[in-house]
Amino acid sequence: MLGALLRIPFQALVARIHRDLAAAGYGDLRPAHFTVFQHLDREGSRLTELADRAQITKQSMGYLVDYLERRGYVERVPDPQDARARVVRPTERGRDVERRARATIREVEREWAERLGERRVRELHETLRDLAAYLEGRA
Amino acid sequence: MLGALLRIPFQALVARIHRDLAAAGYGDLRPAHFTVFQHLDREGSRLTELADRAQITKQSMGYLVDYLERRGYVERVPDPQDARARVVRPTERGRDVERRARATIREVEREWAERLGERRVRELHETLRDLAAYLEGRA
DNA sequence: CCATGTAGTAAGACTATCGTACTATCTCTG
DNA sequence: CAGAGATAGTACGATAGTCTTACTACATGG
Repeated sequence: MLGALLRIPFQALVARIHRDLAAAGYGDLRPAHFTVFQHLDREGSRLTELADRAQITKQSMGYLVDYLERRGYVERVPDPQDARARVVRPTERGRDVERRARATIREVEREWAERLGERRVRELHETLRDLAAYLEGRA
Repeated sequence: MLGALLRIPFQALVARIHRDLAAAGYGDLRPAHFTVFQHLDREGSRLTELADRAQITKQSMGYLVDYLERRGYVERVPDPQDARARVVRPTERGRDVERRARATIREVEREWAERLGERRVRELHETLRDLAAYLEGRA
């Protein structure tokens, strides 16, 4: 059941962010776009870099970024370092989305802490962080 | 980052099950099919029941079950209780998949325990179980 | 025995993803 | 400094998995 146990809170959190963003007028953002924001540096990132981090193909990332660009969440600017590349960077609208998503995560953590206690949520965090570090290291 | 922290081990586990099943000759099973097996009772379950448990539409579940049936992982037998319904139940081939998936999960838990210690993995389990119970309760 | 509810299928659409293949540009090496 | 090979990104076509709407067949309770 471990798979389900990890999936349930993950999906609950994603659904909650989705709901809160929709309520804030960002109903055109779908969960797949969250992974773009998640890997997007504030100063901007290259498409290939985003694709690598998210572990999807450049084409898939391109598809998601195209959508976000059309809707004004990100913009593509030429990379002065490399004429082949462009830098994808969040607009103010995109940065607002990031702020709101972070706020929702904090709120959810508070709710979970209310239910499970501060200590257990902190330990969950730490264990997941160590686990992620281990898993990333061997990927 | 909580979203990512939950996603990383979940996806790692799914990828591992996928890899082990492929190595055992079940390369035609994709992650989406795992959710079918996950909710499938040994004696069989109705399609509608599976869809409800997996929180997807009957049509989507039907699509996944069609595939598994064509490949011989599950069979549909008439439900003696209700002539409208049929019961989806794993074949021997399907039960072998379930056994192997469970074995992989146990193996992964052992590896994590080696890295993090028995205690922390046990606590992770308990916390996730409580969290899942809480989240299911309010869904 | 009829009205309404439920099990499952059908048809069509859409999102997110992939593989293969291409162009433009960069970088390294002889 | 020229060409070879690597890299950034795009194009095209395919597919999986999901949805909505609408339907058929059967069940059940008054």
